Amino acid sequence: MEPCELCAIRSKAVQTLTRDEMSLHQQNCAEVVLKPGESIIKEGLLSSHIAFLKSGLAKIHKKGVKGTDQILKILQPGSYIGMQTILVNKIHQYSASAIEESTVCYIDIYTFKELITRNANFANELILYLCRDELSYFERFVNVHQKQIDGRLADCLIYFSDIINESRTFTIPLSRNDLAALVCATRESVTRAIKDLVDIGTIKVHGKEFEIINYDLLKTISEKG
Amino acid sequence: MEPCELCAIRSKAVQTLTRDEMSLHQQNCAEVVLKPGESIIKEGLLSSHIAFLKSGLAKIHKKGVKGTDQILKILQPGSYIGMQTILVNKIHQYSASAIEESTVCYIDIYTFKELITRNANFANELILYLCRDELSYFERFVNVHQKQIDGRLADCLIYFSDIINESRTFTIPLSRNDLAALVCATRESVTRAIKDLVDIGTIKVHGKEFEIINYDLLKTISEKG
DNA sequence: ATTAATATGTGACCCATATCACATAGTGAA
DNA sequence: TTCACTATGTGATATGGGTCACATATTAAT
Repeated sequence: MEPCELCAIRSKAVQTLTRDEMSLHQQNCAEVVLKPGESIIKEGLLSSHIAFLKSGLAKIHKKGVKGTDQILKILQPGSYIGMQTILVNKIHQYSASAIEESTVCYIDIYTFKELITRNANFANELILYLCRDELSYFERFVNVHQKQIDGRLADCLIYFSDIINESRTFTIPLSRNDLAALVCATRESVTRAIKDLVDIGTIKVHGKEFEIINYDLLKTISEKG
Repeated sequence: MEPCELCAIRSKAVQTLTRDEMSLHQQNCAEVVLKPGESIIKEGLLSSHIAFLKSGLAKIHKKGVKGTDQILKILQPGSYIGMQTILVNKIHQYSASAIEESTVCYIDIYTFKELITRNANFANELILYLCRDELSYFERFVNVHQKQIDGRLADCLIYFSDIINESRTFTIPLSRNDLAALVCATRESVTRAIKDLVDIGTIKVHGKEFEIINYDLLKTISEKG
């Protein structure tokens, strides 16, 4: 495994570590390559490691009362996975799975806690990370109920275009069912919403391949709900 | 103002401070008493203080695309307010207001940051706080779309009964409009949902006074959605 | 290649909830 | 007290999106 200090996408927190601390981190860190669909962490299971997405793409999902999964977030490289739950009670409160071939590092929780109390800068960066992460849910939470499907789908497309791919042409590596779980709707409704956007000339779609051809209109749909 | 070290509901983080740090904290801390409806922090405004709810009850709210507020959470004493946003970029991403007469302490952000880097235990407790806080939104987020109004209202009543008041009889210090913003519905629908619960004998209601008379049934409604 | 299993599209229908409209009650100010 | 304003309840109606049913693709397995 590549040394943590040479890892290109090591977290800002890890960047604060001293040589000794870095080597402690390294010794308690294991790298795994996962195929699309494979589980990174599982809700309800006891765990002793925090995961870190080094490359690829993953989804955070959680079962709701209806028994179906809701996708809370799509994770990019550089994201910690399961930190919130494991620091609090060792049992994961949500699941995460790779949606592309991904590399994941698992860091031992005791090491992680040790680093927090040993290096205040490490702790400080984690605090900033957690703050940003939490905020990312707020906007979404508020608008899930205030936007209708077309608007939520537009948000999702803009997210994949602007944030994840930085391109107007991109692949969404999710089934229509997963896409529905992400925009809080049913598969059928998502299909129809996609058709709507295609019909009015905002996007082109071939399977999981998307192209935004009228970004401004898409943005308007996102904002008007 | 009462010294922070004597404050009965001082946070776990503050409990880790040394005498010196505590006095620094104290010197940069101001206590304010707010009436119901008064603002604690305001979305979009620059700020240099983190708030801490010492007594009373508050709501976190945020404007959605429709222009109306959504209530993200009801806060109890012991909650930090605005920490996420202010640590990240000084501009609050959400608002908070008292919904009862409340006491709020404002802590200077520079002091706060100083304490984070000076005392790893302080930072550690904040990390745990942030983790718990973030997790509290997950369950809610997932189920907002999977439950219908009666279920969401039941959740809300259970929350006020079990968590906030620890009593089957309690007051919800919110207008019907606010209650709607909390359960993600319209005022009219909430009125009808309350009527439903009354009609089937789960609760009794007089204005803002609620009494749960069939807790198990309410729980069932909450779980079945 | 053939079969089975799963993913996706699409129409018909229905229902939960929003919207609208208005009545009534409550609250605060002059 | 009176007036204005806001909060609340309630009926009628509209509709977004869920549910169901089924056809068609697509993928995986033997």
